[in-house]
Amino acid sequence: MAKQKKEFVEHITSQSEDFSRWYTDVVKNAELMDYSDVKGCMVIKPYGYGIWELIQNELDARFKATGHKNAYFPLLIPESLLMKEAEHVEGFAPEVAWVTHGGGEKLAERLAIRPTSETIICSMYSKWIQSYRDLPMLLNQWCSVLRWEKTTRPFLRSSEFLWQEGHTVHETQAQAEEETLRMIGVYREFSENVLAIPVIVGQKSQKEKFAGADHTYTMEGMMPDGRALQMGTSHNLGQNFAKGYDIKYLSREGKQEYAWQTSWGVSTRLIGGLIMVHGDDRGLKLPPKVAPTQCMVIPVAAHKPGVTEKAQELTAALKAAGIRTEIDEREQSVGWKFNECEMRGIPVRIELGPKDLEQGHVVAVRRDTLEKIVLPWEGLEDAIKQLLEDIHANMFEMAKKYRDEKIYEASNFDEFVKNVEEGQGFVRAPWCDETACELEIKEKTGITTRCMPLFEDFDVTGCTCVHCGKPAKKIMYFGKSY
RNA sequence: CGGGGUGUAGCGCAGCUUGGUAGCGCGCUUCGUUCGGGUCGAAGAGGUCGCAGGUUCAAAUCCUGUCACCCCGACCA
Repeated sequence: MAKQKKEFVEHITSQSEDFSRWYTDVVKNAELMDYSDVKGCMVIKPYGYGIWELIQNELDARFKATGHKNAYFPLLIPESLLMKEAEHVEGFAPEVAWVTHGGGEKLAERLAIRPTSETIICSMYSKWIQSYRDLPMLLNQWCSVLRWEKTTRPFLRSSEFLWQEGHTVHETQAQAEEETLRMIGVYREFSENVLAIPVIVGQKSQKEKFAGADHTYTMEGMMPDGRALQMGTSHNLGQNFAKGYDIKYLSREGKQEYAWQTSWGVSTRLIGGLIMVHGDDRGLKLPPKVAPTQCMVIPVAAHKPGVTEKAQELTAALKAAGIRTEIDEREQSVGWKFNECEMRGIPVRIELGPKDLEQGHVVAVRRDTLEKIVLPWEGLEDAIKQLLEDIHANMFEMAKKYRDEKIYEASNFDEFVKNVEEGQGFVRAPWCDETACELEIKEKTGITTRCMPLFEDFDVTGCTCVHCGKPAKKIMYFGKSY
């Protein structure tokens, strides 16, 4: 033991050495997923799925609280149905998978496996919606979708992925816009208060918006390698789909009107985001609210009289207090268990050994700082609850501090390129809001527009576009993206 | 889809140049031991060498094809 301590690094690549490999090592070693026999498709293992279930619970409660109900629509979409909204078709056609045979017989019309469900949901909405009394229609579905991706990465981009998609219908443009903003707001609140990830909320450029939408709002996170991750989007669909799918209602004035729609979604990509934002060279670091196990009790020298009994007793008490607690009674050495806890990102570990037994306390170790804290048995439940809150707050602050350091300003193109190349992060700059300019920037540098901030007040009067020099119309966050 | 790389036991790898009985470390099983940061020892189990062809008396090794994964680009949540 006095001799060289086996370093954990021997199991996973360090972040500084190779961030991509670190990511892959963590998702596998923390047992979040495994690769499957199908290209681009992953198996989400129980621990990873546990995180997703907690994400679902938190989000679903928020959707219900804002008046939405869950429903389920079919996986398969007839080709003719998919093709009704031109821009949407163009956007998704390259990555749609098709079912061409059923029971050995060729189908008269091939069926698309949904890449997103606007089309099938809209076809139903056109039947269900007759009058303004049917509005607003506020539905959500939890499901998986399939997109034939060229390159895939666990959680960040897989061919099939789990998500939720909200689809709403409204009487007026203003109501649809209010809903679109409300839901991106829900996502932002969720990201900060549950995932402990700060995000920049803003509007996508015309080029980057959802295919078929009037406009798209997004929340963008900053990853430790300086690349931006689009973590959730909310689309104002205007009347585009209503016109394509004939969703009309009789208005209060007795006239047939096309309805106004929104759609919004987040996916298992969120798990990829939280792995990257919070993780370190010891592995995963889970925000307490989505940690399947929040507290792991590890008996030390479990064979000594009384240790196991007391550890079990404390575990039961913590569970009863609503803290997701497990006890690790396996035969591995404690050092092994400590390292495993850290790899799996469990927020708090409690050590209880003979010394603690004598003194009536435990040693709690928080994953975010690795700080060891002595806590008396008396009032342990409340102390752990407080600790979990502190951990969340600290994780958010750390992430925010990092994110803020990764935001650069640029007023000319040289500065722009230099900042995004050297700084590896967001560059905030005045922009002309023209697609041609955006395409040129991308061609020259690989940098794309991320979003035009919603809750930040900038005055661009008198400013010129950072690239083309025309009068600036917006402030845009640029960056390299996942 | 272009460029590069890797497929050998659950995981990480050696062996391939120069064809000839399938190896190592970790993990796993059993027994003992130890237990406050990946204990120690003994005895075991486990592999059609990614897959399909070809060359050869003989292929993990040579040839052709194919699939998967990883990295870098182009496209997307």
